[in-house]
Amino acid sequence: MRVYEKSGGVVLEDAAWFDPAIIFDCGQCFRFVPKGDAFCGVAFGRALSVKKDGEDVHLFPCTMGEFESIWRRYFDFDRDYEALCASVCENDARLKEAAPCCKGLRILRQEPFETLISFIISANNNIARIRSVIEKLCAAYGEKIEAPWGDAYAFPTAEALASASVEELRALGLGYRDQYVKKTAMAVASDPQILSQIPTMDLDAARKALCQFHGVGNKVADCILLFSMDKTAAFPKDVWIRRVAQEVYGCDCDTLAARYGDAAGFAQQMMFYSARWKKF
DNA sequence: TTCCAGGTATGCA
DNA sequence: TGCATACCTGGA
Repeated sequence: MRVYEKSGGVVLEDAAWFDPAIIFDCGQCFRFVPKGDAFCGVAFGRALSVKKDGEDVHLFPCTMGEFESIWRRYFDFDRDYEALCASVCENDARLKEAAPCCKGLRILRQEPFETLISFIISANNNIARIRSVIEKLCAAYGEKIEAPWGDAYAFPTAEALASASVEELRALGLGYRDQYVKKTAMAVASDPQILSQIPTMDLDAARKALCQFHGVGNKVADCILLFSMDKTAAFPKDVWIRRVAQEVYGCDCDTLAARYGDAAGFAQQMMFYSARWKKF
């Protein structure tokens, strides 16, 4: 993949295994939405437009320095997803059948605090509402950023959310999750190193550590581990995956996850995306 | 009007 | 330890 600057942005030439329509619509990220022929959103305090043009990808606005310091890791460009896909499809006829519709899927490496709060909000909620509530939260407590498409907002800091009252959070539509967000933000604000220690732990210990936060159970913990802490063996067991395990594979989620080892998270995302769009 | 949505916390046996 | 139940809210 050749990477070069062009007209205030960065072009990724021959980025065959990169499809923003799949990456941003497989449930791992709530802040990028389609605008025209691109996907626009905010991560790491930067507004970014992502456009697929044939086999090329355009990131805008973006310098080579920003690409190397932020977006290379965010989009996990150093992993060979074609090989990863081939490995999880080996000896799995159903996943192999679903693979063509998942071409271009990648696991993002998002900010841990944003992922923690976002997936607390996701509990017993639907994706449209999760997106809406997170945008309101960012507009109310996040830093304003100028984006090519207008005003945008960074995800709030732990301090900013900790200073919000439960009533203010409830007014944004968080429902009963208001107190979970408040308590978790206070915990992170009072110990800034608390999240950075978790990726160094093994999977079970990391999951246990995350479950100490109010509003975080096993499923939310696995989402945080997979989407922000590089724990590729994490296998979030949501309602979609339970259905797939039962109806497609005739087994329970733990048995299914064990088939894929360190690639379990990628297999889970393939199943989630395929199941949601009835291609499985 | 009722049900459902990428679950979690709590109480009880 | 395992199970049942309550929980905000908006769209279908």
